[in-house]
Amino acid sequence: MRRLTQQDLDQLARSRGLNLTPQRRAIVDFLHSASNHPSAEEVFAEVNRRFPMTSRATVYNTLNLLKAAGLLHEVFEDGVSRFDPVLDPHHHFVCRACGKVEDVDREIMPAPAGRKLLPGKQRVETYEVTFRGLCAACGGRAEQQ
Amino acid sequence: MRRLTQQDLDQLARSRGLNLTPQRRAIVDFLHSASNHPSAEEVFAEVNRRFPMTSRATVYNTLNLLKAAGLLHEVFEDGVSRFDPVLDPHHHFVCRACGKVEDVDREIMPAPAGRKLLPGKQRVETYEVTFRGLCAACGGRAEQQ
DNA sequence: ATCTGGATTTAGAATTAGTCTAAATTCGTT
DNA sequence: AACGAATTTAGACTAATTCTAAATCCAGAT
Ligand SMILES: [Mn+2]
Ligand SMILES: [Mn+2]
Ligand SMILES: [Zn+2]
Ligand SMILES: [Zn+2]
Repeated sequence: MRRLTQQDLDQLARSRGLNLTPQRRAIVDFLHSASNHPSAEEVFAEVNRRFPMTSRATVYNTLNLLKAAGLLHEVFEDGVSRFDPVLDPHHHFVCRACGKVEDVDREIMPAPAGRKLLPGKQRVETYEVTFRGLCAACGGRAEQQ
Repeated sequence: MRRLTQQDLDQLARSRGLNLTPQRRAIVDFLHSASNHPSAEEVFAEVNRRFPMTSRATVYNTLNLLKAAGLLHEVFEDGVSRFDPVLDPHHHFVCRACGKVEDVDREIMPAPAGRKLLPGKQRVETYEVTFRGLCAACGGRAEQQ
C-alpha cells in the first residue's frame, strides 16, 4: 500500500498552498511512522514528546487541514475517530479482542462488476468494508471463544 | 428485511429478563416506526413528544440495554452513533448530499466464498459494507457534480 | 537590519455527546 | 397497605472536539 514520501508530501502541500510548519511536519511524520491509525489524542501525545508545548488546537487544526487537503483520511471505527495516511482506497479489519485496526487490501472484496446503481437507485461513488473478528495475535492465543 | 413485531419484542424481552416499561416501549416503537437509523438525540426528542419528562439518562440506558440484549444494533456513520432495529446482517448506503443512511441488502456484496482467514491471518467473523454516493432523491436533482 | 501584516500557534473557555450519581418514583409481591 | 427491587429523573461530571482572543512567527517591503 502506497505511502507518501517526504518529497511527495512537500510537493503536494506546496501545490495546495499548505505551509508545512515544524509542528505540521511532526504530525505528518508521526502518522506515517505509526503503523496503525492513531487517534487525535495519540497524535497529540506523541508530537508533544518530540515537540513539547504543541497545543491540542494545533493538532486538531492540522489534522483537519491535512484531511481537507486530501493528504490524510479520517476513519471512524466503533465511534472512535482515527487518522489514516494511506491514501489509496482500502478496507479495514477491527479485532474484537484488542481493538487494533488493520488495513486490508481492496482486492479482497472488489466492487461488484459494473454496479454503479444499487437496487434502491442510489449512485455509488465509493465503498469500504469493515471486517471484524480476531487478529492474528489474538486469534493465535488458545482458540478463545 | 425482517423487523420485530410487538409480540416478538415482548417475548424476547421477557425471555431475557427485560422489563418492558412504558418508556422502553415508546423508545422501541419509535425506532421501529422511524425508517432511518435515528440518533440518540432524535430518539430523546421524539419519545419526549409522546411521553414528556423522559430523561436523557433513561433514553441512553434503554438504548444500551436493548443493544446488550441484542434487540437493537448501533451503527456509527461518520462519527455519528445511530440505532438500527433491523437485526439481520445488512449493509448501509450513506448519501454525501443529505446524509441519509439507507439499508442495503447483504446479497449486493456477499462474503467472498469460503474466506474465513484474511491474508494477514485475521479470522473474520462478520463484515459490513458502507457504500457512499448520492441517494435516489439527491442524485435525481440535476446531475449535480 | 527593521517594520509590518497575515498566517500560525497557544492556553484555556465553550460546546457536545454520553455516563454517572443519588434521590424520588414505580411496581410486583406479600 | 407495606416492602424492596427495579426504574426513572435531574443534574453533575467527563471526554472529545471546536472556538476564541491574544501572542508569536515569518516572508516580503522598506
Ligand atoms: Mn487504513
Ligand atoms: Mn440498517
Ligand atoms: Zn487483536
Ligand atoms: Zn441524499
